[in-house]
Amino acid sequence: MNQLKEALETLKETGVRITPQRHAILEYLINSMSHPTADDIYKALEGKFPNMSVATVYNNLRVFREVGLVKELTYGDASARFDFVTTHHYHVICENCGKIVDFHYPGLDEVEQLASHVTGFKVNNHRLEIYGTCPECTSKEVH
Amino acid sequence: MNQLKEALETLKETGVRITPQRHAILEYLINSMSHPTADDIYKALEGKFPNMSVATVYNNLRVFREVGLVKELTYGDASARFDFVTTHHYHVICENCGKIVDFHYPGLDEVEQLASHVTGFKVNNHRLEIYGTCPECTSKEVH
DNA sequence: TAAACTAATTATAACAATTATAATTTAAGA
DNA sequence: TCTTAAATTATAATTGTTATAATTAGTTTA
Ligand SMILES: [Mn+2]
Ligand SMILES: [Mn+2]
Ligand SMILES: [Zn+2]
Ligand SMILES: [Zn+2]
Repeated sequence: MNQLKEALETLKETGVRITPQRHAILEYLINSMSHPTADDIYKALEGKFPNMSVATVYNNLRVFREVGLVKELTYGDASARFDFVTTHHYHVICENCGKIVDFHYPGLDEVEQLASHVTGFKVNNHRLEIYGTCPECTSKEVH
Repeated sequence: MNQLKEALETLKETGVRITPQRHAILEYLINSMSHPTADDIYKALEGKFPNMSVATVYNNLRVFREVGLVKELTYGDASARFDFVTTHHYHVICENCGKIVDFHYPGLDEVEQLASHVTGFKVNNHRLEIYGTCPECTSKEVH
């Protein structure tokens, strides 16, 4: 079963109406295989939906997040990026061009446990990102 | 030598003028022992500097960041928080009340190395945060 | 199938954090 | 003290995101 069908099934199960806009946003998220901003999505779909409001994109991304279909990646005052949820993974981010690359690594249970033990927090999850320079940007650097 | 004197020395060495506003912002950052927002600082100092502009706070926090005196912690569209740099450490954040607690852990070199190996990135650093509920909020929860 | 109900969309305004601008003031060296 | 570049101030602009209210459109019910 493909990802789009599964996602639509999830929406149906949780009582979220399937609208053409939602269908298109999901389709874009899955096919783009990237981490687009709300505006990326808005611009990519304006041909198909000339009247779509940017609020619709934001509203639906929130809905998708609430039902667990997407993850929102936030960075300071830069715009948030959205990741269609497949499996648990981390991100490596190029500080030069902003590229975001998926990166698998076994969960850092040990860190969570130590943090919980030291601070007394009830730990739910963590956020880990690696920053550096991507191969493309490295090769473009002046020597 | 205390932290404030050291910080002022750093500014002098890098040719950054020491103004009363900069002195006060640094003093507040060091004494508060917390992770204030620009607005926290602005409000805390408005008694001493009734005419200080919020732009001054932002400008100087940027200067301090550039010379390595503070780290900026960014979170989506919430306001950035500023951490006077002492030693390398991570943060445990309460999802209920927003409290940020310092947390020491040996650097995750292994993760950085694997990420670099798998993605081809030249890795510079990483960001790790633990999310959960603080002891205070846990005890206040309804049973 | 048609009517009714309610959620979703749209257009627009509002918001909040941050940055830009330009005039004024001031720290620090000569 | 004088000079000058840097810093501060007041204000406006910018940007990503959310709120509001009217309209439209899925879905359910009869
Ligand atoms: Mn991803
Ligand atoms: Mn800290
Ligand atoms: Zn790059
Ligand atoms: Zn708490």
